[in-house]
Amino acid sequence: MAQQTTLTIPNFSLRDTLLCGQCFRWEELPDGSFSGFAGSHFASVLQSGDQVFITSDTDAAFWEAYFDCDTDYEAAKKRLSHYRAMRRPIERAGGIRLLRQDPWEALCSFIISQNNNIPRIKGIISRMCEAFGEAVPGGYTFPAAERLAACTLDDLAPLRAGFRGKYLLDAAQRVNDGRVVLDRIAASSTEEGEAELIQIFGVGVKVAQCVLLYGFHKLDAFPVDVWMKKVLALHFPNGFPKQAKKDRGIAQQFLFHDIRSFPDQQ
DNA sequence: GGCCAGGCTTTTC
DNA sequence: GAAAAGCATGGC
Repeated sequence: MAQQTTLTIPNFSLRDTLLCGQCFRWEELPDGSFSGFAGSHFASVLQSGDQVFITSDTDAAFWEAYFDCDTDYEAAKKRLSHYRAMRRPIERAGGIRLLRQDPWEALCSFIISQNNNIPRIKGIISRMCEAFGEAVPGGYTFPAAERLAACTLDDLAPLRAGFRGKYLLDAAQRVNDGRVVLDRIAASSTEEGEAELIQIFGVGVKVAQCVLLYGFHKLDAFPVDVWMKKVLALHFPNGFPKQAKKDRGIAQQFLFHDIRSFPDQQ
């Protein structure tokens, strides 16, 4: 049954939030609205000013959490603006919020992301949902670890995930048999979470940090990919300041989106 | 058509 | 140990 939810989110950019490379299951429609999945919930979402209008099968509490309405982004931006190199990214990408995504989906998504481009990442995830998820109105849910753990490498061939297929299987098997416990990582420090995640075949520090930031909402996680290496070399040659540790996940997302949006204005 | 992609593992120096 | 090669696939 369709439910209507309206959220008021100040200084928010739905478009930047959904297209900045933290999630891969939303599509922009010609009218500027978005349709896609948050976890197993299909939704249509439209922003108008500070208002966000959502049509879905779930309630406001879910969406307030998903769009991270309890985190004070203005305070974080104010702290980060202490650093000169953060000011323009805050101006240009400061409407992004760190979505509270499903940890298992984030793990798979960022395994798939390695040495890959965003359009193709979306394609692989889409095929994965269609092949192994559940059909629901609007599309397919993200497949459970249990479902993927029952697959062979040949079963994953239609996804065309390349060398990442074997990594997905190892992740699914470890989560399914309890060698990796996602609920435990949720209650752990970022450092402990990284140590647990990188045991998975094909998960290194960068993917682990993405999972911790996007799947576990650990705001001190700091994924460094090829783009962030450029940012750091250019603006933070001594590394990202330690004093800003608790905000560096948000900072990373602003910096990442800004260099990708304005590579010639860095 | 060639370069490169939100890297990681394996091999080689 | 550090650096380089190999990996699957396809977007641009």
